[in-house]
Amino acid sequence: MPELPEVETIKRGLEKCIVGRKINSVHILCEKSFRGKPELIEGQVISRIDRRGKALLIRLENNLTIMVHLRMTGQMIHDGLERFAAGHPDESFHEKMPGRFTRVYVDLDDGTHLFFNDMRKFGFWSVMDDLDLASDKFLTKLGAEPWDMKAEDFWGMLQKHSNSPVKAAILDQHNIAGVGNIYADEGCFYAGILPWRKCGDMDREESDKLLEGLCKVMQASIDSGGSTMKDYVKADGTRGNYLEKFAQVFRREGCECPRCGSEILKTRTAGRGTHYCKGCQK
DNA sequence: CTAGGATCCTGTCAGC
DNA sequence: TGCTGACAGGATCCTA
Repeated sequence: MPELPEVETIKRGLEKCIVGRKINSVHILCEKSFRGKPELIEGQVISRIDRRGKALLIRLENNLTIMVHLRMTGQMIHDGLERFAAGHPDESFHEKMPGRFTRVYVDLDDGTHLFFNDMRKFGFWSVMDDLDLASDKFLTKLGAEPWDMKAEDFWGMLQKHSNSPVKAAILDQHNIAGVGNIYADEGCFYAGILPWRKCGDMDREESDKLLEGLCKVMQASIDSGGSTMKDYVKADGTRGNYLEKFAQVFRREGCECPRCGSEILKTRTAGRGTHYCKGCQK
């Protein structure tokens, strides 16, 4: 779920409500969801929040970092005056906390709480010091942030993976950071490229357009507020899926392509559900 | 080294 | 209604 724009949305939201707060106590409801020693973060003040790819980095004043991976179904929820909830968008955003999918939560010194919900238990919190961070396999091998990546390097990456489908290459976090299934499909649509094209069959112009597309769709998602719970109510008063705001192809199989009017289809590429327009992606 | 598939876990939905 | 299998916005580990 949470891909780069959703994690960035969480970062920005939490900056407003938990930076400067002290962690009074830690509650671990699922052992698998928490790595490291919880007592090391109790009594510590949250100094800042960073993000690398899909990883959220909560920095503490004792120089420790809580690295959060939301994986498929993770959510971060803060129960301040206004509830802030972001991550995997489902109805549990609105449930009473801690809820049936709450795996970890902390009590803060202003009486509020930060909850980590994760239905499928793939995500986790990890307490790390500088040495842990410097040797972490995920962080050290992570590719560049999309907008920091040079077109030349993106092109080189495609050459290196000439035998892979384009979608597999951009989903691989070693190659470029933060792209997940939604933005892979949306980026390919933007560039007019079929997701299963071999990287080696692409020309330089297509490569540049794809990188531009990934940057643009992710930036647009961040600008629209990612997946916060309170920002989107449709005209008829019902709550809309935040994807409806900007997705052109993702989960729109059977709909008309907004660009050429052809039908949006769904298939499978790189082991993932893949959405594309049969008319204007080549 | 690359590429592809199984795997972790739980819930939902379609089809019988 | 109850069962079964497929699938789900991720990343790692194993194999060829």
